[in-house]
Amino acid sequence: MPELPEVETVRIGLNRLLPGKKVGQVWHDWAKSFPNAQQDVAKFLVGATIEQVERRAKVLLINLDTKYTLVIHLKMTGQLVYRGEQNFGAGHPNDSLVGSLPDKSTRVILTFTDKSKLFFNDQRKFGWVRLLPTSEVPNIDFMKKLGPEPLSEDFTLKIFSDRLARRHSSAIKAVLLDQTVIAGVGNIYADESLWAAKIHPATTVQKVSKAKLKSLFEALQAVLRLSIELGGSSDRNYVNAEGKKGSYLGFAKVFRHEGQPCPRCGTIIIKIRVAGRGTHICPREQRLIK
DNA sequence: CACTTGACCTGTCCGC
DNA sequence: TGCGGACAGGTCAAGT
Repeated sequence: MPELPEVETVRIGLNRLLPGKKVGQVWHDWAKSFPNAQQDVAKFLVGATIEQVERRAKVLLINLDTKYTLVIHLKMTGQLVYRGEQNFGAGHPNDSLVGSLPDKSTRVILTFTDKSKLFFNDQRKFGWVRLLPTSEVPNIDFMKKLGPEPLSEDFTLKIFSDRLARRHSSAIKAVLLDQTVIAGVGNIYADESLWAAKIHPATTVQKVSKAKLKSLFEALQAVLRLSIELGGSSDRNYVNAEGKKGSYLGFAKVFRHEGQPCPRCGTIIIKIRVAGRGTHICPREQRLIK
């Protein structure tokens, strides 16, 4: 589900709401939501106070004053929703995708000492929450292998090109989606940035011109930034920390636009399959170079 | 080795 | 309405 902009939107919201909250109770229903639950998670969490919420790639890091960190991956359908006391029903029906909580997809509930709660919902159960000593977080396999953050200041065109080139014979979309090459890009922003740069997603990296790589680099940063500004994309499951939708999908040019005209040339956008994923392109402007 | 395809889950939508 | 199949924003393991 959420890609970098959605996770960043959740992070911003949680970082406004959670610091200073002290954990009173912990509930979780499913071992896979909490892979290290065999150690008594509640024992390590109860009494801990949240310091700040960070993000790396599509992972949220909730730092605690006990030198432990909750590491959370939302995968496809995960949600983290905060509700204040006496507000566990639905919000205004027009601004929320989430009804009363907990619901049937709730996997974890943190109840704070002021009675507010943080709900981790995950329909497809791909997501996970781990509790780790803060100092060990960078050492877990997933974190160690991650590529650079595409919006960090020191992420340059040269770094982008060099890292892509390591996978020269793969389809460029597959490489964009590879978290060890660049962190945080998922299916929506891969399609949007490839359209913006007029590159066919199945083109192998080595066949993409330098000029197009530069366009792609710029487009990728632009779509990610715009989406963060707009609060991310909401299709069905994604909501921010307050349970509300983002509006980026309204600005998407090709994603889920099959059958509609390309905003630049009017050609009908088609949906194909690349790297095992549904892929949206303008067949006139994004030609496959073999 | 590098790269591609299934599996993990549940829910929804579409065609018959 | 009911049922089968394809598909969904991510990541691994297992295949080729």
